[in-house]
Amino acid sequence: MKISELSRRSGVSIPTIKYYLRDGLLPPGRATAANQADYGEEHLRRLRLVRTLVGVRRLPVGAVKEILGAVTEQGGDLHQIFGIVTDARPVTQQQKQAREREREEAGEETGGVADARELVAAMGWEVNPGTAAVRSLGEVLDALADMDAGIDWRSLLPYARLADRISELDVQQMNGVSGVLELAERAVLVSVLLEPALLAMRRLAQEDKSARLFGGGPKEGEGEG
Amino acid sequence: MKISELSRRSGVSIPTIKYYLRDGLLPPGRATAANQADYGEEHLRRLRLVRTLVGVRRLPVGAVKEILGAVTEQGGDLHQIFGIVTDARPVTQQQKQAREREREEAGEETGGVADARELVAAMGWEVNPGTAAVRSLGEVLDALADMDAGIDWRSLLPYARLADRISELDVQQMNGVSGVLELAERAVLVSVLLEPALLAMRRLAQEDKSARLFGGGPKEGEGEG
DNA sequence: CGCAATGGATAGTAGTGCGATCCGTTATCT
DNA sequence: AGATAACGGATCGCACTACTATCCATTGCG
Repeated sequence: MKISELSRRSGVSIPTIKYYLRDGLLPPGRATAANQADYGEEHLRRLRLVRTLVGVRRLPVGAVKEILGAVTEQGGDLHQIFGIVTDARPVTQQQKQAREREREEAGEETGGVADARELVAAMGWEVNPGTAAVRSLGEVLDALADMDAGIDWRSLLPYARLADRISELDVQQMNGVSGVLELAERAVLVSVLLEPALLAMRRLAQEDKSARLFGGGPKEGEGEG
Repeated sequence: MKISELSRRSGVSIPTIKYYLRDGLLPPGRATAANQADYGEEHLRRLRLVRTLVGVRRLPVGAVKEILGAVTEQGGDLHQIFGIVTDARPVTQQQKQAREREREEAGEETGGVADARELVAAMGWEVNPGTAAVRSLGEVLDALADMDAGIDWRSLLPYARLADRISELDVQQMNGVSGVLELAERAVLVSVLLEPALLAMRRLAQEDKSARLFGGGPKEGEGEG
């Protein structure tokens, strides 16, 4: 199919498709002439996946490119896929944090990261020590310490146990999927796309709980169920 | 204290502090003269909170402003605080999605949002129907449907149950905190700051689980424990 | 054979967080 | 009291991102 059809069937504008092609998010179509290329169903699937990752979750285009490269090349090693996908961090767009990142990567490890490793050890998780998630968790623990919140890594253990059960659900989602690329795509979807869903559901449950506990306010007397 | 001391004690550069003052993220100091202002400990706390929300979590400055305004003004109504805080969405920076948002707000409701409401009903959650989280969840369900992932709102129910338990932990974090502003700040921290922590722990657990299930690959023979 | 569509490249746009600089004023040190 | 440095405020500019618009020669298709 031509780019116009790809655009119509995907709902993505032609300039955006061109942009993705330029950046390597979409593999180039098979060139049938100097100014004609042929796109297949795989391009459509890939385009939908890109739109999902960039649009719903807000991964930077570069991260999406890495993920897709991993899916395409080493579609076999699911653990690799999971690792690359989960290591992707949301959009940053500041250079200052890049410097902080450099400082941390230069070996200077904050106390929060050490705490994060303790939590990982306490949970019995076997992970790559350099995983971005450890740094993320460390940042949060640092911030909590800075804020004198009285929340340390031990208080996160109940959360960690629930996170563990979530991850069990995650790997269950891989059941019944056959085909290497399909498995990889499913891994991407489960890891990446369910994040905002989880957060949204947590927020909804929070709203429910906080309404029951704190919401019996003076203004709106919604009879508590 | 003067702005320089505020900068030193917070680790935030003076131009950044000025920027926050401009945008209303920090209340202006008490002006002691035409070019002198006095900042107190509350400014320091507020500044740390801002840095946490903007830096660790990546809330747009406008959202942080709303949250802080809510914390300051209606510090009493915890449910209100939770609502405003959890309604804040991560940085968007595209106008196209703003248009999509408009379309949705114009009344045109996608199927995913309807599914999200079904999930909410199935969980027995009582929430404001206009909550942003419902739309977020709807977006994800739309995306899942678009991808033909075979994941519908029913398959998210186990996740929803875990989210519910997470929210129970969340409200437990409010115990032992006294003082209206302290409670509000705690609500912000718990709602906002634990999000990346949760996601990070989920990723770590995923990595652990995927290593056990799929990682016994040919390359690295880490004895499965 | 002609016109519109195609693919490719090069700018330009919007929005964000933040830094640099200028400017008039004022605290502070001597 | 006078020099000097810092202050607060405002404006401009930067870097980054995802995306759009425009121009170009080429070419398919009726």
